[in-house]
Amino acid sequence: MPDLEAQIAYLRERMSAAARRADAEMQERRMRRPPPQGLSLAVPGREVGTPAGVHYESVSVMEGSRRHGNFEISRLAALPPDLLAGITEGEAPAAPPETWVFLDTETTGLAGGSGTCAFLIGLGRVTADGFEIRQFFMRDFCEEASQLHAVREALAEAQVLVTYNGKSFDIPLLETRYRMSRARPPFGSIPHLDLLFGARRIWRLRLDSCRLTELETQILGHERDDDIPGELIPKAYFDFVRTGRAGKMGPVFLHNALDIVSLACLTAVVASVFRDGGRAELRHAAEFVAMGRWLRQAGRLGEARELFREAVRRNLREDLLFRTLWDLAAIERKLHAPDAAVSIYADLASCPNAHRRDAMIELAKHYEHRERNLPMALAFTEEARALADDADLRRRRERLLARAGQNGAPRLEF
DNA sequence: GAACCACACGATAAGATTTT
DNA sequence: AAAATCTTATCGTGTGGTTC
Repeated sequence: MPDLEAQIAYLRERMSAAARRADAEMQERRMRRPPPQGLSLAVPGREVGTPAGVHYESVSVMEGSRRHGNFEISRLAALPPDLLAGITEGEAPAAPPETWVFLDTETTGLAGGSGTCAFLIGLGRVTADGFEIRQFFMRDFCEEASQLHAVREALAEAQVLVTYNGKSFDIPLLETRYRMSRARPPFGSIPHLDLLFGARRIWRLRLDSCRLTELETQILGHERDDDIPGELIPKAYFDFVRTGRAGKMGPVFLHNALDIVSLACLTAVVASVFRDGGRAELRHAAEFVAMGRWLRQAGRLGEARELFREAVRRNLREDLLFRTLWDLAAIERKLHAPDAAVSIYADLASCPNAHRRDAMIELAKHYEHRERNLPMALAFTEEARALADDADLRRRRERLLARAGQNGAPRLEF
């Protein structure tokens, strides 16, 4: 294959030609770009240069005395260093809040793959006297390399990275952006907490949706005015790049900043709930149920029982109440409190609800095997059959009748 | 010893949800 | 529209105990 070297040389030449063409295109773009009009008026900030070019950065600070909804910003700096230690992916060391970085991006779309890029990357940081947001913006696609470079530098000291759905959206997207500009993604070694899943565990049953903006209003009590909806953001950016008019970028930066502040405040809330198993932080009955289910699933049955009982004590909406009583009974049994379970089954069997029939069956088992009271077992079996008969129940009835007959007990007919 | 019952545990699959 | 979880339900399978 004498041509191999020639082929390699040919490919090399083609590749570098392509790279030259891409660079030239970038250069030309830079020249052709309409000068951004009023960007620094719409978004206070400045042009920043890096070894990879230039981009635009904006820094804003929230004083510790400010509130975000009902959340005091100064609480952030007071959070314990080990707050996130147990709940990140990739063992986070105990690290003070000042070393956590909250990340959120605004992108040119929702589609994954390589066609989407993050034109705005916002990083939030807890400071001694408040909360600081740094936003890295590409005024045009030719500024991406510089923007990514600056973000890498800003992440250098981060001990924990916090996002909302970042595990499946922001981080993979940024990773491909770094690779596209022939750079290594800076996330590899940073322990990552995706708050979405913890938030869902807590509020799934209380709220219809666990989107970040929903938690912001429902949990933090913050109302946004003039917020730009997420789905309009890609178009706003394309318009800016095409026309250079910065009018719509102000709301986009604000949207990004608010997402980051909310993310930070919610991190404090979610992590605190998990820290004490939910007892001190929770208020709503549905939250107790959700946390109880999680504790049960994690094998912490004693705590799960405690939260289920608390949920039932509070005003639990009906669709959750009966299901929770049913689950609570199962836990009582596992924790060797069969009497508590039976009393719950009796309640469930005495009023119309989704578990009424199953509760009757549990009572039938109880009376057959524990109390050895065959007439009672038979009675509950028949009650259950009256609600809905099936082969299992008929077999149960036959067995009970046979045993009752064999024992010489008075034969019962139904 | 055979048949049955109740229960615990683990694997697995399906479905739902979030991000711009 | 793409990808990554998390929940929940649903199966087997093994165990221990009881009844005939």
